[in-house]
Amino acid sequence: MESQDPPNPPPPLMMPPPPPPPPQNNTFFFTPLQNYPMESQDQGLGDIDWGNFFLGQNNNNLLVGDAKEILMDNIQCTSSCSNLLVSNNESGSYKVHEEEKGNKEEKRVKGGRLKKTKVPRFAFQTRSVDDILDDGYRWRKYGQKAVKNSTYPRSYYRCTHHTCNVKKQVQRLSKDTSTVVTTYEGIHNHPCEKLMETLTPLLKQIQFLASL
DNA sequence: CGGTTTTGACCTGCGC
DNA sequence: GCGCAGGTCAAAACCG
Repeated sequence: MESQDPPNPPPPLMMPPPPPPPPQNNTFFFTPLQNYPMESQDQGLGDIDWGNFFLGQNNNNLLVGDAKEILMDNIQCTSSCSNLLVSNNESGSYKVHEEEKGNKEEKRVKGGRLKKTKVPRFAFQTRSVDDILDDGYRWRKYGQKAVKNSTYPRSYYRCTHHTCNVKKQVQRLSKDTSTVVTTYEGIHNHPCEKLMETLTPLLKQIQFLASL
């Protein structure tokens, strides 16, 4: 714990962030969610290098690539951990944290009361002209709300798979309109549908060739 | 016609 | 207890 440390000297003045690269239609620029409100109690699971975490290479903490591939790596990681949030630290690497509050899955029980259980949550931001990135799963929008102090509304999506209860929220930042914050809740309990759509004819072809 | 989106109403949690 | 904000529901509209 760091509560016994002497007070730190004031941090150096922050340089203004470099201008974001121009978004392209089918390319998403990934950055782990920064300045996420963390509780004083550090439940970090350890420093990780986000370049290696996502793509196996460090690109100044800015990840450029195919949304589907990057998200599939994310989901593999989150499925092995419980409740994940990410935030940056001063060294430029990132920490994985367990979220303490606000990630309760609400299940409606008889009488309209809500039973709450913890669900994994993972948040990050992307730079894109599109609000919805193609992560390979199919989503159905079930709500949209205006958010206080934000120009853009927040959209709520559910995975359309009948046994899957994964949700995600998407909101564009009013301060930086090229940035979209996406929050995933839960772990998919089924394979990526679009990946299966792609692989199925390939597998059939392989089976056919193998039979010859 | 079936699946998806829109949108106002409703419910719950939380701070005061 | 009250009001506010976030999250969800569900009916209607929309679309391929």
